Amino acid sequence: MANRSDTKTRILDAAEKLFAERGFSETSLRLITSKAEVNLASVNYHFGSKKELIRAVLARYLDVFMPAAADAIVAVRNADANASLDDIFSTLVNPLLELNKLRAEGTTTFLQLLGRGYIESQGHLRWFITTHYGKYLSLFVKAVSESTPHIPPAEMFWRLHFTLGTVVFTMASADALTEIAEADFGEHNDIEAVIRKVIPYLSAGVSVPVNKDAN
Amino acid sequence: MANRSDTKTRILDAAEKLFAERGFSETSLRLITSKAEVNLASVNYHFGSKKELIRAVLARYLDVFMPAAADAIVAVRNADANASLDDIFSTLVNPLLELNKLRAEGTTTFLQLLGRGYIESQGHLRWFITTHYGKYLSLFVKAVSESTPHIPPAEMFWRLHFTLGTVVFTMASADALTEIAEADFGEHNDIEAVIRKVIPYLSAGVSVPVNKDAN
DNA sequence: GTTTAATTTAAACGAGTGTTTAAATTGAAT
DNA sequence: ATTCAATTTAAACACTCGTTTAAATTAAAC
Repeated sequence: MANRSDTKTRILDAAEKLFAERGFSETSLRLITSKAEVNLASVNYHFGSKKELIRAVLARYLDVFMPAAADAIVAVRNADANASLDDIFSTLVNPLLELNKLRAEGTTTFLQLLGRGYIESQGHLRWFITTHYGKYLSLFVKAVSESTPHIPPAEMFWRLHFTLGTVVFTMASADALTEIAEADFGEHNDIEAVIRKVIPYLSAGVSVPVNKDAN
Repeated sequence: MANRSDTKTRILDAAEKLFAERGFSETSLRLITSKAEVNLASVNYHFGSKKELIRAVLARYLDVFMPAAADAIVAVRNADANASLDDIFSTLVNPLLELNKLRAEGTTTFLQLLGRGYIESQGHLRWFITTHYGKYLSLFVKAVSESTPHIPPAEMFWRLHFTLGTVVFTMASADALTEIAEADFGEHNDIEAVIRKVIPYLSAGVSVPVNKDAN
């Protein structure tokens, strides 16, 4: 078995960066392989197809983040059975920032990939994520729901997707936004500062009482 | 001048439907012209290029929505100088729903197009919108800011982008989400129901008091 | 050192893209 | 009825795309 094979890693590294920046369908295999300095055909050799490469790129982050986030949430709820929604969201900050130790810009890249995955690729990535990481998602939804028992499940479904949208969109343009914020308001924010700004916003939105008249 | 020319309209009608459903780059001119039952080359003849067709599709909605929304906001603030944030957001509901009178599914289509426009097409649509409709956007930001004077401008900057993310992401995937919501919770939601769900979420998030410790 | 399997490579394939061309057609003005 | 510009049309152009092929190379196993 001849395997110097950082080839696979080189492909994944180049692909995740480009996918996060420009989206999946806007990124050609030729661009990936030229940035990775490997042969075009090696993508199909190592991953089978572009679709499977996309899944592999996402899996490399999800396999690290999902268990870490789940462990953190379990730990917080063991320590405090009445953990607030804000506590639950805040628990995710560390697992997210840990991704920066995995790879440079890991946190931003992961969140951008997640957003692209939900918007592009009509459903096949959504299916991949929910079937492979469903138990983690359920645990997260359960923790959020039990911290805000006054929100019915169907309403919570929508609010969690609003939340996903907020996070994903913000992170996708976080670089541009921090630049504007610095120029206009003299405020410097790194990725952690932005995450800590968004949490109270999300908590307030998710937990706001349902107005029966408004439906 | 020989001009039976519903051709232009047929193209716009077919294009906006397909763009909203599948995104801009995923929709080929051949698909548009076959649905519109016009010749492939007529797109380039009438619009010059695919990029200009995309802008024309968006402009047809923005030219109606933006002035109507601005008028509605001015009217509300004239009637009640202390209009709440919820009032401001709610003011946008009618102008949005009026788009359904313009064309069938007009509201959904417009919001999805807006979402696609901000996510896809690296910046060229964002530029088009802010330069052509900037004065309406400024009016809207001013109304929101003055309804929540306890939020400092720098914080408001971030929260409005969180809000944009929520709306854009939700609308881009609104069809998929309503399907899941119906399957999982037996809840049928049209676009108006989704809009009315998101407003309290946004209002709560934008107006939540700033926690000085958390920065 | 030879065999053998894994990997890399250059080249081509077939399908799809937006755009352009030049001829055909249309319909109003003269 | 003829002119003439606007429009429509079929065809081709000049790409880019993901994927496949078969030969060349590499490196481990015997």
